[in-house]
Amino acid sequence: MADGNHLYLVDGSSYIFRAYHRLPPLTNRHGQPAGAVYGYTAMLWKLADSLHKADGPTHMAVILDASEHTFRNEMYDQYKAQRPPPPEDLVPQFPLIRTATRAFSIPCIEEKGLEADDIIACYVTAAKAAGWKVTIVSSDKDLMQLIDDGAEGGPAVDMLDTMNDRRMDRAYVEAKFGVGPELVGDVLALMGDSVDNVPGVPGIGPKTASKLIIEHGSLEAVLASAESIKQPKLRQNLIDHADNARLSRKLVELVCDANLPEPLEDLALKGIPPEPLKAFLEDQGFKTMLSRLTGGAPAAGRSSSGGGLDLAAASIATKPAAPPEPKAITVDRSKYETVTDEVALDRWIDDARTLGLVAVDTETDCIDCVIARLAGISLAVAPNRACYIPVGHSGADLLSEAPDQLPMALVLEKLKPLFEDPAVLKIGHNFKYDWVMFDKAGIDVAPVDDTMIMSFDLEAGLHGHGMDELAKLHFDHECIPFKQLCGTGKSQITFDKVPLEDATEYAAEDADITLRLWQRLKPRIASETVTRVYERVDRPLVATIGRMERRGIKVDRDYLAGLSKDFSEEIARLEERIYMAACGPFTIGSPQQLGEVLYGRLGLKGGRKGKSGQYSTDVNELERLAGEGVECARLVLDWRQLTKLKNTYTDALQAQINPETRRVHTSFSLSGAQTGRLSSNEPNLQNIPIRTEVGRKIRDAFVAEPGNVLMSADYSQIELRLAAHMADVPQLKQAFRDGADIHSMTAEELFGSSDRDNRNKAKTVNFAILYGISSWGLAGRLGIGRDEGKAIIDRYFERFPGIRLYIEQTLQFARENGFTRTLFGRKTHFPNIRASNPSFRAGAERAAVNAPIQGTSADLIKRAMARMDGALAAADLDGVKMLLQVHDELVFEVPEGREEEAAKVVRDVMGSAAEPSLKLDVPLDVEVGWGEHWGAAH
DNA sequence: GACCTCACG
DNA sequence: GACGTACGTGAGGTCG
Repeated sequence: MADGNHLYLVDGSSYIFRAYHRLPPLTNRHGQPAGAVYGYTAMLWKLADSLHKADGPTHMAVILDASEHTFRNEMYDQYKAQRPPPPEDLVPQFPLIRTATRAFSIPCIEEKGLEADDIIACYVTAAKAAGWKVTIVSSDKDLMQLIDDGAEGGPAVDMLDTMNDRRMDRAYVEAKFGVGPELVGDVLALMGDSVDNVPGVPGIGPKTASKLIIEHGSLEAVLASAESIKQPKLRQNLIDHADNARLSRKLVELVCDANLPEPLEDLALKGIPPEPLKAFLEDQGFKTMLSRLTGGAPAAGRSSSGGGLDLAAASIATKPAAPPEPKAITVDRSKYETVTDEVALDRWIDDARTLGLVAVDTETDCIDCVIARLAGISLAVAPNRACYIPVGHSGADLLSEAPDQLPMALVLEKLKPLFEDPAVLKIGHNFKYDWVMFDKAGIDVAPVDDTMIMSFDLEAGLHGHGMDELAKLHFDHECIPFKQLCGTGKSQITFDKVPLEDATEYAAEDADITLRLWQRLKPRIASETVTRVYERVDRPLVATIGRMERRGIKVDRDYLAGLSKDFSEEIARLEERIYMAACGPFTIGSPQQLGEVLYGRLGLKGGRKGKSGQYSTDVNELERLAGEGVECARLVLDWRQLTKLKNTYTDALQAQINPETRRVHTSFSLSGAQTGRLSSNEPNLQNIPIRTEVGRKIRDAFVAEPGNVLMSADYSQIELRLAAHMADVPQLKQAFRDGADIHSMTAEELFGSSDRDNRNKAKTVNFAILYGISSWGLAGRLGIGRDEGKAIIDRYFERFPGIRLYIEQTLQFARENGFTRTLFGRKTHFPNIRASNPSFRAGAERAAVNAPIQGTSADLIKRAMARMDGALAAADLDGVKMLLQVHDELVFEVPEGREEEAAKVVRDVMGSAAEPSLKLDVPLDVEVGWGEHWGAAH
């Protein structure tokens, strides 16, 4: 029902100027100019205040000017031409307007080529059509054209100036201009506007303009009867400048039929979550509003109970973030189109260009994008308006002919300008895959949005981010399962063999759903304050990681084969000895059988484990037995290590070598790890052995191309450094600044000595802190009693009180909000933080303590990665290739002779990754090494 | 597919 | 005092 809906449209751009001129040059906590931001924030606060009052907003948006250049400049090149540049201390405040708006969880809308006034006009038109009341928060006279008293049965449109609480309606307009809103444009055209450089007619000001329009009824009527005007000067001016008057009329005309950047319904106000607002007010140091928000003393003139301000109450109502409520949609697959001729293709491309955005999905014959061949491309421009362009389909079998389709080269040639057009946003789901497919075709797709990453940045920890799962979650819609088209197992066919009708339904649906997900998620990126992490950290990695995956890394197959052979011989020898020691053969790899052998047949004593009632045979147990002199346990440990290395690394890695590139191409997942880390799969190159001597040999198999070396650069102790900064521990921060051995220093603080034993103990304690400590856990690790473990932790907290405070505050925040944030704003959700099961809850608490630290570390290296290719190119080091990321390490292939230069750039980029967003209290040390293989680069 | 084990940061 | 025995991953094995 439209009944009762009331949309508030805030003219943000004009507000900021007024606030700037009205308020003294205040500065915020960081010493930056913030007077205008303060005034703007106060205005939003006032509006938020009216949220629950009669006639208050049910929907709201802030509208901003996106760009200087608009269609009005096309019409008249002098438009706004002599407007002076904004004052120097206002410029840095512009971006903060968006930050402030997001802090209130109010959508912020801007659109290239349109002025804020036009966007407002479009929303007013749409809202009126929907039967909604509208209030424009502005005092711009141009916007007065939109005022409507609803006399003709439609909803009313009025304006509000929060600076003097003035409501402007039709009567106000008539008093001001002498005419109704419908003729305001005509008056303005005659008057002109010196600020916007709208010419108007010389010698005509507001009074004369208004008088002329009242007399003649319209601008055209005034111009038509110009000859008969008595005053000679006025008559001559009207005749001489009639064209200027007509041009001015067009300039003041508001566009009201453009597409809405965000649908009306998405502007619904669902209350204002206090958490982001609090963070913003704190950051800016706006203390009065902060104290009002947190329930402190109300500002003068306000009663804490009487006001409509519900922000404090909202903080009580805050519940841990939950998955979104599904919104019903209708997917009509019969509307999808199969594009097999040029005319149709051109039409789709035109539509995408006009709209300025398009959802894109590729279908291929293989899950590995490095070798996959394109089968087809789907596009979507609006819900249910999607198409599939087959380009690589063949017949279902050798006997059948390939279906009719456009040549791949032609389609790619036509799509290239669209996909590279900076004015058209390309939206994908897991776009890295598609980005690589197009990169292979010589198309550098940009700009992009990725709905998988958007979902991850909004709701990590709440659910997965695959398209099928999100379709179900957001729209209660079941996508066609891939299996249904291609089958499974042996009878599975590749996508290029799927008949076009079926392929179209499946592929176009993917693009369609992607577009709808984008419409739903995009506004939340800003309103839930994950813009920085999305735009500056995660989204840039689509292309960066796409390039890394395409490059792959070279491995020495012969060397691996040699290792495999050595390992199998040793494994065979071990097996014989194990059978001897165990009095007969059994399946060593079966923990169940091994348990029976050790604790049954050999009669050793040990503990049961878990629900399955099975003996535990993990390293800890076997080490214990081996320490007690059980030879069989020692042998099994060796056997396990070698079979692991052989199966997981030496054998598997050889099989992973891409026959075309002769290199190994891992796939990095951008949404795999809840904390924001990357993960690597097929093969996982983030867990190549290094800790043991035998395992380390596998690193030597990773080599550089002839004429190159492998370079490794890793952050030293990054998580401890971040913990020192985030928990604000002076001794730890100083130790890092001094380049001291942090574990020895901790040992000195805790035990008064840093001999080897104490240093090791301190090291364990340091890690325990990062992982969310428990006295039991620490005691278990150190092999000491619970009480002793507790004593050490107490001592740690006593020496480093900031750590205890950090843990308490992090947990409190997580309990209140259901998530934690990194220094860059990345959210990780912990639905179990309030679980009634103490074990679940404790697990969530440990993870919540760790997530901001691990996640900030992940943010940092991602920021470094996003900047790396550009920094290398700028230093004329295009030959240096970033190949791998292993959480705190980056691996490069570097032309021989360029090592020192490359090391410098890499060290600089990694070391300054926090800047300019953050200033860390600890240095980020980067250790760089190189050699002919990975093993030698450390 | 669940479970165990183990490779990495 | 119970809870469980550190955070985050991916992969290969056995077993049902």
